[in-house]
Parts: sequence; structure tokens; C-alpha cells
Amino acid sequence: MPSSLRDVARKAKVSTGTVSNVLNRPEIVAPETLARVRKVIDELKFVPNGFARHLRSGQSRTIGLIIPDITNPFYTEVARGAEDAANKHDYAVFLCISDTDGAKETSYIGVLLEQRVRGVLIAPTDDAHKSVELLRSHHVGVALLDHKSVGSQECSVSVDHVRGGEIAIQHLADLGHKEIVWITGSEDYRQCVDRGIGVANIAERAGVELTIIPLKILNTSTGEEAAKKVMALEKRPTAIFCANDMLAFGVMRELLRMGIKVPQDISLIGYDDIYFAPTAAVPLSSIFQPAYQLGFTAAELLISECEDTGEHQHKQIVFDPELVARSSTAHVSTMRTVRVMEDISA
Amino acid sequence: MPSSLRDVARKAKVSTGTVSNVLNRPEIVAPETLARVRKVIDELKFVPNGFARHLRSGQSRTIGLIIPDITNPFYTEVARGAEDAANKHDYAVFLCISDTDGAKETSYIGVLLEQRVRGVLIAPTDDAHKSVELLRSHHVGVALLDHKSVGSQECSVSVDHVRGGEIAIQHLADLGHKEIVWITGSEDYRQCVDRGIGVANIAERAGVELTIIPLKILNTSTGEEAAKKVMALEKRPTAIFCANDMLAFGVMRELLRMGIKVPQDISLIGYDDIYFAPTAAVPLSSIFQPAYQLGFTAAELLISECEDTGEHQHKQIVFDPELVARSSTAHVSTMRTVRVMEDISA
DNA sequence: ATTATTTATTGACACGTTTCAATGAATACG
DNA sequence: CGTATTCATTGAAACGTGTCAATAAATAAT
Repeated sequence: MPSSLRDVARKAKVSTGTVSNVLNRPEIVAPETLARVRKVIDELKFVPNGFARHLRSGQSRTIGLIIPDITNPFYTEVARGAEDAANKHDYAVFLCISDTDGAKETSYIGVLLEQRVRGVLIAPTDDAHKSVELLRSHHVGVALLDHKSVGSQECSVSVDHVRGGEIAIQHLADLGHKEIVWITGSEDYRQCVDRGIGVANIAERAGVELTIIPLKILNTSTGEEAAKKVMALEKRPTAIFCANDMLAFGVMRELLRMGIKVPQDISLIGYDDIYFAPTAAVPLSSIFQPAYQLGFTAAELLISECEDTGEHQHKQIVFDPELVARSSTAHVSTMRTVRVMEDISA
Repeated sequence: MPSSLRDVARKAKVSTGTVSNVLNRPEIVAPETLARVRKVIDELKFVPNGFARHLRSGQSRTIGLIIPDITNPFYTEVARGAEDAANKHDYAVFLCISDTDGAKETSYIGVLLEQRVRGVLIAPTDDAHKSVELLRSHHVGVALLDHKSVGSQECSVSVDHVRGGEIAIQHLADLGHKEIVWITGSEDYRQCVDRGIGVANIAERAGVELTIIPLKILNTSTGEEAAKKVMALEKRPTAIFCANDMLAFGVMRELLRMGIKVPQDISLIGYDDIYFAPTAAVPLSSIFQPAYQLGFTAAELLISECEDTGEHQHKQIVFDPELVARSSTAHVSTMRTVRVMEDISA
């Protein structure tokens, strides 16, 4: 139904080659011809067909963005950064939400391969290696999001998760906490495992007694469940570190519901420093990650890889996490010694 | 570089037509041939080229999603719903963030037209009519998000904004508030204008004295600015109604910073009932809109329009908003009569 | 055994572009 | 004036698929 380049050529009484030149190399077309063809293009509301164009050139101007959960503001920021960078370079972005599901991730990769995306920006859920391998074997550009590449076979932009884990526990240790619960993701989550290493490092050095609660999925609902588990422990901890802020929000919500005060009864620190952390019921201490930068930089690297015809140097960029201390963490000396379960009404 | 259907045909010693049949109508291919071709497809890691496929058929399996701001959890939910529905029907989604910028919106539409998307899901920023017209003139399916279509020339899924405005003010009026500030978007925002109509309806009927503060952009930053304006008014209102929750979050943050207590000094109600509303410093009263449903339903309608060869009935679906009363709104009788500006330290 | 019917496969063409060697027209040079 | 040289334009081929009329082979009906 839409008019084609041939229609334009016919009406402007030129060849298709000339119309193509008007679109792609206007400087080599004679001024009068240029004007005439452009007029016809407007009249016919001609928009070149991207399929045909890229079919011929063998290259598209699209990239895929695979993230586990758009509902988490951390990934929202990442997506925004990636989209901005792509837009800047005239790339269109396919949004793929993997739902932390390996199978869905693989299925999305299939879709993206069919669409012949130039590259894929991926925050892998479980087995990063498999997805990257799959994409690589099809000669599609890859950049890892929030996941450091091991073999330097691809670009990656991440945050030093080990360091982040260390910072968080160090902060709690500095506040005098010796019994800490670490609520984290399963072993498949590279990020969580890394943070766990940092956690263990400092915990050992500072003589902290650590209890680990692993979860399959990290969101507010699972956070609420985890909070119940924490309160059911024999020995109640004085602080909780959550692998992300969504989790921490869930934990906080459930604790408050149970009448446990933060930080008077228990200190709580999250991870990501999402947009809503400062506005929480109790302003949430957290570990800041530059989410927007992460997405933006990764997209820039990916596009540079895609466009660079020569040798592209795979870069591994690692940002530093930062502690953002707010009201949800406090020194043990300020804790209530008598635990009043009756003041739920408050 | 990737292998083509022709490569497969050659290696499997069949014609290209047969390979095509294996892909699209396997039931008409002889079992042995089917197996042989499929084996070769696996060996060659053949993935059909979407461009060529759709160039031939003249139809893609992609849709565009244009939203003003992915950072706002309301739109995040909408996006998630839309993506789920698209995924269910094997459609890929182009993510376009218009940044509440009409020019950017138009530019994105150009990109989508080039990509020959089958349809576009759009939450228009200013002039819905222009964008819809542009898309319609190119015979692309359109469904309006959170925006009721006037001429029933297209599908739309929205929420009754007039009703939402009414509900909010009615709630405040029921709590005895007579001096209310309504912080809203500019006249370009259809949604805000509609809510404003509802606001005015009830305000007049209930004898409420209304002050309107219009803003260009609605987010937490502009909310903070607005809060300052409110406090600079000659007569301090007893309640504030914000056109969305992000705005309300900003207002709340600034009020608390200034030592104004919510709801003891001033009641506050938002709109959208985003995920974080209940977890806010003061759990935020809000008007719930079914964001996920909005996105999901709109995508379903759009795809049905795209696939239906015959007569497609354009539907205008209107959801009902719901009041969610939390702690940020309270009866005037519970307000502090003495306004203590000194207790900022608290 | 011949004809009709079903089943499986073929191969050329079309989709809408870009590219590029070839052509023709116009201008510059000796 | 004849020959290079530049400038604009042409038209056909190619990109990788889907479609469809045509063909070949196998089976059923007479």
C-alpha cells in the first residue's frame, strides 16, 4: 500500500538509482533534479522501506535490549540510558523482558536473530555464557550489562559487586553490628554471588556472624517472605543486608507491619539506590550503582563495536559502587533494648 | 555472513521452495525430506531473515510503543503489559521514549514507519491528533494509550480521568477540606485537563476553594518546586491533589524537608497509585489506574486490528479509577491547629 | 492398462531497495 | 576542432525470502 521508491521514480521521471541517490547522497544530484524528486517524495508521503534497505546492505540499525525486569527501577534507568544512546546514533531498540527466565531469554534471542539486530545489550539472568555464545556464533555484537565478561571476548559494563558487598557490610560493622542476615539471589545470579564474596570477606575480617537467606526471585513479595523468615530465626539479627532495594522495600514493609522498627529494632540496607530509596517509609540506606550510565555506556560500546569495521577493542568497564547512608541503618548503641511487640498500634 | 535459505536448499539437495515449506507449512512436506532439511538447518544454524520474509509478505511482526517517560512506574507497568501481550502473539516491540517532547515523538514515528511496524501503541504527549493522523495516513494500526479517542477512528484504552478527578476531590471534601491546591500539567495534557474537569465539578458542588498550579513537566523535581509555591501562597491550603504520584512524591519530600507534616499540617493525594505509593515516607493516598491492564489490553486490541483482515471494530475501552485512601489524607479535624515551624529537627 | 486424483517438489518471479559499470551530456584543455 | 575530463543519470543485478503455477511421481479408480 505505501508508495515505493519506484513510484517516486516514475512520477518524477527519473530512474530508481537517482531517487536512491537523493536519499543517500544528495550532494551528487543536480539541484533541479533534487528539488523535483524531493517534491514528489513529499507528495507521495514516501518513506523508504527499512527491510529492503537493510536486506540489500546486509545490516540493520536496530539493537536488542534484554533485561530481567522492567518493573525494577534499576533496570528502568538502565533501559533509559541504553535507549538514549541508541537514539543518539539513530538505532531503534527492541525491548525484551526476560522475567529472569533463561528459556524466555533464549527465545528472545531467537526473535532478535530473526530481526537481524546489529547487536544485543544483555543483562543475563542465569547462564551468561550460553546466551553470549549463541549470539556470538551468529556474528551479532554483544555487550554485557551489569555483568563482567570473563574472557574479554566482549564488551561489558558493570559495577564492582564484590566491592559493593564489602562496602555494605563494612558500613554495618562500623555501626557495631555483629549479627547480620544477608538476603540474596540464588547461585545463578553472578551479581549476587559476587556481592556475597564481598560480604563474606568483610564479615570474616570483622568477626561478623552471618546468616544467608537465598531466594529464587528478588522483588518486594519475596522480600516480605524473607522478612518473616528472619523474624523466625532463633537469634534475631541486628541488621539485614538485601541484594537489591526492591527486596529491601518488601522487607521493610513486612517488618513495619509486624511492629519491628527500623532502625531502632533492626538496621536495613539495600542495593542499587533506586529512585525511591530516599522517599521510603524509612529512608533506605543503599549502595548506589550508576544505572543510567551503565545502560548508556554499554549501548555506546555496543554501537562502536557494530560500526567499527576494523579492529574493535573489547573493553571491560567497571564502575565503583558508593555507600549512601540514610536513616534505615543506625549504630547498635541506639537500638531499643526492650523489644515491645505491643506497639504495633503506633 | 549468516547462512541463507538457499544455502540450506543446496546442502539438503532440495529447492528453496521446499525449505520455505519446511519453515512455514511443514505438514505438506514428506517426512524424510522434512527431517533431512531440518537437520541441515540445525547444522548451518540457519535463522530465516526477517527482512526478506517481511519484505516479501509486506507485513512485519513488530509494533512500536511510544511512551513519555519510562522512569515513571506507571508507564513501566504499561510497558510491561504491552510487552507481555505482544510477546504472547509473537510480536517484537520497539521501545520509544518521547520524553514528553512532541518533536521527538514525531521523529520516532518516522523511525517506526521506516521499520514498517504493523502498528503503534502510543501515549501521546501533546497533540494526539497530529501523531495519529500521521500514522493513519501511512496505513499503520494505532491504539491510544491512556487517551480516549474522540472520533472512534481508532482503538483506545484509557481510564475515566474526569471521574478520577472527581473521586479525589470528593475524598478530600468528605474529609472536610475546603481549601485545596490542584497541581497539574499544562493544557496540552489531555489527561490532566480531564482530571481538572472532574476536580472543578466537585469543587464547585462542594464549595471548595480551588487554587491551580500548572506545570510543564510532572516529576519529583517539579513537584518539589510546586511544594515551595504552595507554601508561599497567602492562604495555606489544607490539602493538595497532584496529577500524578511522582509529583506527589516530590511535594511530600519537600514538605517534610520544610517541617510540614503530612497529613497533620496538610493532606496529600496523588494519582496512578504506583507501586511505591504504599511504601512512601507517609503512605500515599492515590487514585488507582490499572496500568498493566491498560498496556496489555491496548496491545491486544492493536494486534487484533492488525491481524483482522475483515472489518475491525474500533473499541474505546474505559477503565474506572479507584480511590486508595492511605495515611497521607486525613480529616481536617485531626489537623494540628498550631503550626510549629520549629520542629524541623524532628 | 489407461485415466484420474493425490502428493511432493520444483524453479522462476516478486518484494523495495542499493550499488555499480556504463552511458550520455557538458565542460575544459591543447 | 578533437580529445580528455568531469558531472548526472541510467538500468540491471542482487539481497533472502514467499508464492504459485507447473511438473513429476505415486496411488486410486475405472
